[in-house]
Amino acid sequence: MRPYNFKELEKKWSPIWESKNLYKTSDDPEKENFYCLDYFPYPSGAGLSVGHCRNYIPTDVICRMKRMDGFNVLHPMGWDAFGQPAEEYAIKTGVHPVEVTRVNTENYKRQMKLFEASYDWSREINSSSPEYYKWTQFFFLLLFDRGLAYQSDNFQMYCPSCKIVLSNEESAGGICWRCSTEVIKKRLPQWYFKITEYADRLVDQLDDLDWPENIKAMQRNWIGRSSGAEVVFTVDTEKSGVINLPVYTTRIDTIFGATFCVLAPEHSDLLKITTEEHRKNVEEYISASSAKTDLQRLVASEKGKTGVFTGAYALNPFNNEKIPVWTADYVLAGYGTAAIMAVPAHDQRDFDFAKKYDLPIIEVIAPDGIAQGVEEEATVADGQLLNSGEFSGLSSEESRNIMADFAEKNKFGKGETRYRIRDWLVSRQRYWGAPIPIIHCDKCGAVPERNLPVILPDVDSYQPDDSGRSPLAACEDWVNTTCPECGGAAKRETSTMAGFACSSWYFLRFASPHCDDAPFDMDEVKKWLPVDLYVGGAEHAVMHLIYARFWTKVMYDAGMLDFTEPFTCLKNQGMLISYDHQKMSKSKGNVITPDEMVVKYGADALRLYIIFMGPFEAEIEWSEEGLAGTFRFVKRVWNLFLETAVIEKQETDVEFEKELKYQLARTIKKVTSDMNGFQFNTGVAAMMEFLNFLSANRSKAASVADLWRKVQQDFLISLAPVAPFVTDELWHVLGFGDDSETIHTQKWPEWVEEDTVKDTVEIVVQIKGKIRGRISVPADASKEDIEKMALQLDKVQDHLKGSAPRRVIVVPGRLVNIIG
RNA sequence: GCCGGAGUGGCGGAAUGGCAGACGCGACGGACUCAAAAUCCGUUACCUGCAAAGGUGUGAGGGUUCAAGUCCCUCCUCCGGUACCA
Repeated sequence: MRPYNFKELEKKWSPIWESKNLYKTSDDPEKENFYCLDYFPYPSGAGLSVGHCRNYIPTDVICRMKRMDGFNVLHPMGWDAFGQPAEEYAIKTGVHPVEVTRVNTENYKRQMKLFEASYDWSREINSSSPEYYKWTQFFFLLLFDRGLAYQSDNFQMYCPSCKIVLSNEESAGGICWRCSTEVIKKRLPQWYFKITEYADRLVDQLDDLDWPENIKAMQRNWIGRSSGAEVVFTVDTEKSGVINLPVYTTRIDTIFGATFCVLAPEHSDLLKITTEEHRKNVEEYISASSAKTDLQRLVASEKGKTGVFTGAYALNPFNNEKIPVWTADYVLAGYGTAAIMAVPAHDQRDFDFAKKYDLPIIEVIAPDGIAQGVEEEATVADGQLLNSGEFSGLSSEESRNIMADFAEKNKFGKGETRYRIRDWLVSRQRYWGAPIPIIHCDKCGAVPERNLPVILPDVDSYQPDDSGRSPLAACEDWVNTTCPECGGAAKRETSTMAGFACSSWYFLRFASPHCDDAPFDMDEVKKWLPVDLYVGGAEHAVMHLIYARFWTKVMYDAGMLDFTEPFTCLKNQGMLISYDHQKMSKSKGNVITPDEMVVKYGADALRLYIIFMGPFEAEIEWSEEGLAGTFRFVKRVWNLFLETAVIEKQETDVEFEKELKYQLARTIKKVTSDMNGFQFNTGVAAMMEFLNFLSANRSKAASVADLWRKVQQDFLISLAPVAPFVTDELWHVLGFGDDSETIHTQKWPEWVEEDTVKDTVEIVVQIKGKIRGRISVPADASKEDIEKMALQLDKVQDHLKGSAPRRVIVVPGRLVNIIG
């Protein structure tokens, strides 16, 4: 018998499928459309590891199934090609980033073809090509024109190692998202997108998305909507008269317990309210805090909060009490009003501060309104108000609305919603990105450059530095231009856009990747979008996924789209851990590549193993033994199917025929639902079980010759999306189609529902919940009959000792439970 | 701290409230072989027992139920996110 030789099959079939244009997006108006997208990768020099396969192979299986199931399938791939690594490589080697990108994308594509990912390569896109970034620039101007892009000269997060400014999202936790270096703050003029204007919609519209709960939670956390109130305290100063000191609180119910106010050291009115006597102290405190990073502040304050008194007193408008004003760096500059009312009785941080500096603690919330004392720690729970004037006796919850209304009526405050999310810092002083299409004119200000694309010029040096100047600034011929509005001399913006701008709309481009008079063809977008299935790693939760949602909503507002959410269903594949229990990384030398595994076991076995290794979302450790297992499975399919390729028809074994029909129907049913439901591991297990059954009964093949052939056909077709090579070869060898055909365009098999039910079923007989026996009964037996048969069992009789059972529970098709 | 998720054999993992451990890996035994690899057949949760059989068992402890890995309560551990957000 011909041995299984995967190399031969791969060499044979890949070119055949390519010549048939098998993966080209079909556009049959009779069929439903299905858009399945993988996060487009950054093509790094390291190439793909088997970890990436956990993203690309499952979606590929789904797409192949959908094609067989009668869908038009859009399954594209492209390159998120702008970014630091190509630039860094270019600096090191002198090779132009365009060339670096070309080499890397070719390698990625070659690897994807190794495991036969069925992308429609005629739709390949590259975010660093002018045909693409022209439209990224177009969207910058769309945001600019809608008042959603602005320049500001603020403190930024800055990575001293990468020498780059970072958005808030890219510096979460105070460390750089790329290199994990602790970020510092730097004041530089930068461009921002007003994502904060969309905060409410970004939170509210999460609810209906079919996304993993943790990703939705992360976005909700990140946006951090909180409802509270702003209340204006006032400070009467000698020099500047009365200064308003608005504070933001989510606990206005505790305001009668405010015993001091705290301003962030960066607060703009801090020195104005500080008295002469305390000025030196305050100034010293400000400079000491500004020398620290946020992380250093946090670490220091865990040992004990610090702060200094300003000498000023603020008036609490609710009770007209004057309370001291302090500055302390546990109050953050960037949130709320950078000033708080401190309620030590009911906020742990304020409590710690009050204890340290011996400030008064007044209890104003207690269960049932009865003071219980606040000695060891703050009581943060809601309760009933006390010591709160006319509001005493109210519950925390009702008082929050009442007190906010009261403040509004008396014009010293109002209810207010605040968010943690900040505007998106989008400009980068970097070479390898899409130039921001703005011209700076002394007379006209920032003027949009409508003549797109603004081509990224060639420069002599890509090297970034700490100056806050882009490498493009050295390119004088390019920088110096004329103002499109007044015609006078002007300079181009030299910053480029962060890579996340490019990826905020790419999913739209795939619908019409070669459209050259618009970012996308509206009709094509209507056909395909929103994305039906989006798959990638969870690391994009509060970066790419939040930015892309934001841009989609902006486009919707601009009338360009008729939907507000780009990705209907999102799935995150689990991480693949290497054999040494660590993440795969080049520096650890533990990366396993699809290349070596395809050489050793073939693409079919690799594809099978990737989806069989465990649940799709779970973090799994790589096991080459596991891969060897799916390789054996493929070989067993090969051997069994060739062995029973030609069978002499014999007298029909009715009993076995029935059993085989049952096994076939139940397998096809399970594979269909498991694969579609992303339960690939159990879907493959069902195929394995079925093969085990066929193998054990191979000697009976001749007694069910016609059915056996149908089994072979359905088995191969339903395995084809996972193991394209071996199935197409066997399908042809067994004569199911001629050379003009391929298994991959066959219709997905159906099953006979009646066959999934057996005539007789085995029922477990329990006595008080413990299994004591089994009976075989007709599937349609009545409860009474089943009970009668169960009670006749010797074991049951022994237990009952002649008396009647107290209770008998019969679950048809499953069990009988007898309570004696 | 807060938010989200998860705890099941030697390992990866299966189980609409209804037979816990499917499938795979590994291990052990056997067949084939001069031998090995490959392949095929069998065994494989734990305890007692020669066996038949019996008992125990899904992170811990309670509860609901005829019946709980699954539902409820209290707690522990691990993973991911976030973190002085007032």
